[in-house]
Amino acid sequence: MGTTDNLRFHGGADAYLAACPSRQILDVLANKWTMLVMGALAGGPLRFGELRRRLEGITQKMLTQTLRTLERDGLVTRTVYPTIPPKVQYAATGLGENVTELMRAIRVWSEENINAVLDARDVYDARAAEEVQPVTA
Amino acid sequence: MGTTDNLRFHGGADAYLAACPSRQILDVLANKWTMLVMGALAGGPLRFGELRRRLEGITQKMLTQTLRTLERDGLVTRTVYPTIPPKVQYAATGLGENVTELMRAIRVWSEENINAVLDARDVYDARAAEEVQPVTA
DNA sequence: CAGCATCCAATTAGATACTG
DNA sequence: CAGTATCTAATTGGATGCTG
Repeated sequence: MGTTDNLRFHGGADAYLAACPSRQILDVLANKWTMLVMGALAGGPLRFGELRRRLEGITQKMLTQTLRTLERDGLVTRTVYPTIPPKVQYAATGLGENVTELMRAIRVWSEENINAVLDARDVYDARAAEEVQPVTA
Repeated sequence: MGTTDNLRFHGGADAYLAACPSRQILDVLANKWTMLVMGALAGGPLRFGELRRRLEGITQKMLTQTLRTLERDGLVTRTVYPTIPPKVQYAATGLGENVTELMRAIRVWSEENINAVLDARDVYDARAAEEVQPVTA
């Protein structure tokens, strides 16, 4: 009856089920920093410091944390060059490259449609302000 | 010299810049519940309760919060039918439909590649366990 | 340079009770 | 049914100091 050594799915993964492991990586991928890190690595390997400068606003802690998670999940490789000072290079794995393109698409969409979103917000917020019975009501 | 009434971008949005508004929607999109909600709405409009049942594990509070954000950003419409009991239907807007497809791709990738990710984790965790000097060292 | 460890502030998320 | 309001628990994230 084959191996039952560990829990694996074979065509039946469904992220809509709370217990399905696929929701775990979805949660890793569905993250602002993951999107930006993988997007940055789409252009080739980068060092830690290069990534930090590229992702404006990220703290060292968050970058380390994000990279560790991605490394653990097999989306990124971490190569340490035992030089002084140390040099550490991060690169997308084959597995990571696939999803990198998908994330790039979302980032590009964000950049291209930001104005439409901002406009929608203005409309929504103006409506919300009205509801709070204007003094002239 | 034209209008300068509010801050809008014209081809220069860059999510890698901390202050760029495009990072704000990226943050909205790069969210587990956003991915699942928009994915569910890809099949057509759904009521609040239908969504809640579809997204196993989401609380009423999180669903409300997610839907409000998406509505404000123009990705989802909210239609209230003044019946008793009330019926509220959510649907993706034209703007939302575009990005829905992109998010669906990420969810499908998660479902298709979950095994590879789980395998990578096993390898990583086994390595990490070794580092903690095994008693036989 | 590329981290780790720690402490603390802030945000997020869950549970619960109530309403038109 | 589809929420709102509130309280609390848990997680996240930032700042700082130190290290190979």
